[in-house]
Formats: sequence, structure tokens, C-alpha cells
Amino acid sequence: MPELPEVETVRRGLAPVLEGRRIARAEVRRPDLRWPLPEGMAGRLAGARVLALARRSKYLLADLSTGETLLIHLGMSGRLLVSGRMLGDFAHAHPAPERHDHVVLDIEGGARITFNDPRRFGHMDLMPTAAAGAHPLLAGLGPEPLGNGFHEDYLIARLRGRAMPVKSALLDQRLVAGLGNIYVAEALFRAAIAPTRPAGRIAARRVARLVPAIRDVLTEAIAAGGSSLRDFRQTGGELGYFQHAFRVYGREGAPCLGEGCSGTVRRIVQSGRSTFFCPRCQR
DNA sequence: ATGTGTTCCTGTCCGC
DNA sequence: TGCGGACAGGAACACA
Repeated sequence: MPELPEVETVRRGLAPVLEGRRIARAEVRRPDLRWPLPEGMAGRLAGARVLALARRSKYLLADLSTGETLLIHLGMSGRLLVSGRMLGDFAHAHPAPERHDHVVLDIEGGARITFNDPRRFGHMDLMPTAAAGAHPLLAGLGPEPLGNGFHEDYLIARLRGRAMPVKSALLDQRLVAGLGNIYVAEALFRAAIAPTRPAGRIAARRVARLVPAIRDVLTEAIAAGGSSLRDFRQTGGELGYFQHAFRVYGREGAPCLGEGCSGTVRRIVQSGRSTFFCPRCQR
């Protein structure tokens, strides 16, 4: 579910609850998500102070006073919900655990963070902070699309010679980290590039348009608190509202919203995943 | 090295 | 109302 804007929205919701505070207690209610959780995770988290909560791609990274970093990935259906904030240290302030509540963190001061993930494609891990960059899930990631390492020259160079459809290339987290099915579709629409086009067969000046298209759509989505289609919630349970700003995603059969375009949004399947685009204005 | 298909898991929705 | 199949914000992994 969550792509970069949703994870960033979660980070911003959790940061004021977590940063500078200690994890008073951790409860692992299920030993495995996508993979087994790290050995003794509850004990390693208990008593640790959270120094900073960062995001890399679609991962949340909490640096702890113990010298370890907690890595969290939300997979397709993961949620991190905060309860009990400002309500004092009463157990009654927290709702009873629900189905698919897999990990519970009690924060000093009374807040509780609950990780809920029905599909269990999410994941958590612990690693030494000093070696975080070498973690297998992080080591191969491409640049942050909103960072300085992502620019025209980089993208042009990385797409050159690639035969795969540009949509698939942009979903490859080694090329650029944080895009998913929604925002790739929206960015390609904004750049007027057909998702089916071989990545290496796009004129450089058109590839260059992708950079601001990607940056803009992600920035706008973050400002909207992400997109809520089914599962995604902000940390207080609120919906994101960027889904109302989709121009192609989920709009199969609807009129294209391109300036002066009379086309119809189409849905096709690429490597097993839905792609939405306007064949008329995306070339 | 590239590119594609399968797989993990649960929930929801749609057509018959 | 029940049942089967398609589909869902991801991405590692196995294979051509």
C-alpha cells in the first residue's frame, strides 16, 4: 500500500510521539511478518530511547540509544496507529488489541504505537546503527526522488539502453527509491510519457520532464497526507486525501483530465500489475 | 546483466 | 446468500 508519501506521512505522525522518548515496553504478538522478527526484539526495544525517526525510501528507521536501529516496512497493508496520546498513563486509554495487531510499543508518557498488518507483507528488523546502510534491504536502494541525488542527468544515464517498459524501470527501487504503482502512473501522466515505452527509447528532454513530474506528485501527496484507497491511515487513523487528486490511477474508462485531451483512461497489466494511462496524451 | 513471472497473505468486491 | 475468481499502495526470489 504505502509508497513514499504515505510512509513520510506516518513518519511525521510518529516523530513527535517517539523522538526523545523511551520505549517503556514492547510486545510482539506474532513472531513473524514477512520474515521472522529479529531475535528477542521486545527485549531489545524495551528501555531504549528513540534518538531520531528517519525515512529511507519506504522504510522507517528509528535510531535507538542502545546503538541499534529499528527498521520498519509497512508492506501492502501495514498501519502504525497511535493511541492514548495526552490521555495519561491509563491502560483504559488504549483500545483492546484487534486482529492483525502484531507489534505494540508503549512509549513513556502514555502513548501506544500499534503495528497492524492483515496481509503481513510488512517487516521489522534491528541492526547496529553504524551498519544500517549495509543492511541488505537498504544497501541497493537508489537515490531519494526528493533528494539531490535524483536529477536529469542521473535519470537519463540510468534509463539509457534499457529495454524494459519505463513503468517497470521506475518501480525498480534500485533506480529510484520510494515510488510505487500509484505515483509512477501519476508521474508518467504528468510527464506525458506512455508507461509501455522502452525506458531507453525516450528522448532525453522528455526523460528530463519526469524529474519534476515525480518530485511534484510526491510533494503534493505528502502535503495531502498520502493516499487512502483501502488500508492506508495516518497515525491518528485519519484518511489521506491525495486519492482525490489522481489523474489516471483507478480511473479506467473515465475521461482524460489532460488539458484539451478527449482521450479515455485505459487500464493495462504490466508485469502482473495494473497500469493506468491515457493513450492519447501519453506517448 | 536484464527482464519476467511467481510467491507470500488476508480482505473485499463482483458476477453467476 | 453463497461461492469462485480477480484484485489490492510491495518486493524478494527463482528462473530464462
